[in-house]
Amino acid sequence: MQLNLDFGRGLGAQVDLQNISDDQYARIQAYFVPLINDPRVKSREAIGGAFVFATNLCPDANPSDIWHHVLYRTYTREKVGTNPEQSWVRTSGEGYEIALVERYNPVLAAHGIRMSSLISGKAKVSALDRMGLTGRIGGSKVDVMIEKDGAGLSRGRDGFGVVGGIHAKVSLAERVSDDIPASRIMMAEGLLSVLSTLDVKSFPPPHGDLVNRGELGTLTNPSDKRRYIEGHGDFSACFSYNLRTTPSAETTASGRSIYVSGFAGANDHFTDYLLAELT
Amino acid sequence: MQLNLDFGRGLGAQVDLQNISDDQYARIQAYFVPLINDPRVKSREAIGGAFVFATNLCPDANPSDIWHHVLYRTYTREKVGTNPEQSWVRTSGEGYEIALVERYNPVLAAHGIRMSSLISGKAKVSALDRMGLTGRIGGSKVDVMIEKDGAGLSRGRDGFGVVGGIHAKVSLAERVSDDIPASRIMMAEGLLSVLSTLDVKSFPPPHGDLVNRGELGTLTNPSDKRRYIEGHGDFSACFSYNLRTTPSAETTASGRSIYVSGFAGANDHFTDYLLAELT
DNA sequence: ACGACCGGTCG
DNA sequence: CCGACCGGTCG
Repeated sequence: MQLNLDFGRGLGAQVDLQNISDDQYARIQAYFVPLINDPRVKSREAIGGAFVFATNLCPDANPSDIWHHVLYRTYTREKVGTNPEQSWVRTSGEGYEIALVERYNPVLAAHGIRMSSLISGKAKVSALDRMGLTGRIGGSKVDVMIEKDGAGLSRGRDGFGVVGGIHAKVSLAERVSDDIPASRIMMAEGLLSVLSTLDVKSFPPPHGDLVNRGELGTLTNPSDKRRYIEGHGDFSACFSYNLRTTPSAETTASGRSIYVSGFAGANDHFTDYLLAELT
Repeated sequence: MQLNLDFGRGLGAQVDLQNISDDQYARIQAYFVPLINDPRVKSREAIGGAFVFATNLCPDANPSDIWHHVLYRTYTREKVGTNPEQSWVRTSGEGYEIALVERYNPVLAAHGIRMSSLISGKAKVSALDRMGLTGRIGGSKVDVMIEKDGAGLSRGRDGFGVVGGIHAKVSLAERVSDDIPASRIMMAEGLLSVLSTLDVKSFPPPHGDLVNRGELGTLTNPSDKRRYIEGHGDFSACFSYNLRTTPSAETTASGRSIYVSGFAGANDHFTDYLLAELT
């Protein structure tokens, strides 16, 4: 469909949402809009839930476009009683974590693997402790914990031990460099340290064309962020749900790669990677 | 004076600006407002220049309060033709660098010391090269270069060599951890690596009281950011221009300290520190 | 309570 | 062109 956008100041623009029909767009709105200001629903839950709903409804659409052009723009237009843009900042990052856990746990459960969001302060403290990272990582630099039954560090009474963590980021900007010191420590401890991103980035009018190309650049013209992974190997792997992100070539200097996939379905690059590394 | 603020949504609030009179406030407005939308003036220059003007006009006021309650709120209210909040984000950080250089260079020149903003891409590349940091720091993680006549690294034809750098941040948030890897490398190279901050942070209504207490916590209840300096020694020193920032005690675990001072005048903690370290 | 979340800007 | 800048939010 063609989505019409209004940027105020007389700036209008149109963006092409591939593999999303007008009817599908309307159904996403019908699901999401009532949740945005519902006092019984945390915004992060509304956003995470709407993303899972929308990517299941439109499995061939670009997940990053759904997030950026549909959910972001709808949320900031509809949110009332608070600063909509800052509320999006505060809640959408956690919404992405929630969506990851909701999306992958049912598939991973069959393999004795479990993901948990570390949004709550105590969950994070306990997880850092179990990874042996307390005091070595400045605060909280891992968002989702990955555990496996019968393996990993600090096995609990339920038999699950910590085998890795996910650094979840909607967009990268310069902020991804925050996560690198923690990631290197985790990898040195034998833990998987995965960068999971929607790689959202478009340039709005009047200068930009709104096409959500992300920030990882290309193989021939890599950005610093691509070099962090393919060159320095600062993460075990990177998974992008922006279909415009250029994936890594078959081999890389560090042996670490960027993988690109949709968000819906059962198995994808991320589950394949976890199963290969953990089983 | 008492400043009345309007946060929309029916939220008004009043903030006490100590050591700023109504007349002084009016003079700052008269200086700053015409520059905000002047196409001949870069916003960072307008902000940096207005800060130097205002801190000279009101030398006993809290510089961080001038920045946060006067310049920030005036800029975002007056800016037109672009998103005012994001324009502030983009330009105010560089405005702070400009103000630092403008404030300190006249005083330091008498001692053969020079500061230069590394805003321009080529200045930054050249500076990183001279510090021996190219490729070792992910991109550009130092904002202002400090040079001394007849000393330091990569002495130029004018006799000035690089002796250190400044990480300039209006506010700290989690973003200060970005600068630590670069800072540690700089210190290992024998360079000064100074964190210079306005330590701006207040909580707006309806939850907060707008008092700009910053983020460094207290000696008895330190924040992670205070620990970075006093505990880990991740920077050579930290200078805050928020008079509400609690300075370090006489001694610290790392031997590194947080110093607090006003912004106007000739010598202050920062110049004392540079002269002690460099002469 | 005090921390980390993210994106339009503009050089 | 493509990077780093910062602050209201809300748990």
